[in-house]
Amino acid sequence: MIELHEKTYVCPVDVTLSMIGGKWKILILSHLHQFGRRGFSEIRDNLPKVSEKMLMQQLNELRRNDLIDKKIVLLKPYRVEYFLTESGKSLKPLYSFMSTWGIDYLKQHNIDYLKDQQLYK
Amino acid sequence: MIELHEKTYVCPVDVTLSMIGGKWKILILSHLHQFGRRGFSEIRDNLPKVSEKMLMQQLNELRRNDLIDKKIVLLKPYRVEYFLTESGKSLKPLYSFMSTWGIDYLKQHNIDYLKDQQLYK
DNA sequence: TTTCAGGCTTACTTTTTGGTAAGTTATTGA
DNA sequence: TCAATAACTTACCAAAAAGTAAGCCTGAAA
Repeated sequence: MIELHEKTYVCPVDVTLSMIGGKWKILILSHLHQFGRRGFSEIRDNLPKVSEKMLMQQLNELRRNDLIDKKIVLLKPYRVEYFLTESGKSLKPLYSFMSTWGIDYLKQHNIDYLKDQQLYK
Repeated sequence: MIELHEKTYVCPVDVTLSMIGGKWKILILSHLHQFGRRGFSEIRDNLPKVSEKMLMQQLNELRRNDLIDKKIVLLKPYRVEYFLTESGKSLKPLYSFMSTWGIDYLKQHNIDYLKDQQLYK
């Protein structure tokens, strides 16, 4: 077993999973990977199945794990931008691979992804 | 949105996640990736945090998604082997990447993974 | 002949997760 | 002045996930 931050992990994969496991995390990361800096509501509107509460929660956890960060771009009115940190960027191969794999899977099930490719707002 | 099997997905990554999301799935897959064909109790003993019930559940879901399969190697006494299907093998880059990333993360936190590398039984 | 291992299944309970919906502060646009 | 938007926060509740523990069948080992 691997000991880290008072928890135990079975293997390195388990360590990685502890950062990006949990609903929505990978989706949020790969969204930021695709679209760069985004405000809260931009992310929300493009992940229409996530509630605001959930999204906030996941964003905060990702920040705690240093995979994303936010900058306050305007104080009044309060406006922010979320973006990938260096650590978050180091996971890019993962986002790319999972996207490609998903597209292949869709192809094999005769769904043409390109025709649907868009943002969801 | 992408429609598939009566569900909707936000993007291809979401499609991929629907197959391998959920606790333990990636861990099980990457275990089979590393060690090849394994009996039920071999997997169980090497993922000591998973209960038998959970493990069975996840194995069945992975089989339904055609990422793993099992062969009955002996009827009496009943012995089986679980292993990656072609589809499961096509995710190998993911297992490798997540393992490497985890090892790097540990290195950055001054934990030498090699000294712990072993099976957990 | 009792015990143990392998490969499960089931019932029951607890914990965790997640949804709904409302509220907050501030600003811009109608 | 009223409504809407951005970025959150909070409370409350339902549903889903997961843990515990026991049990089943078969055969081999002690």
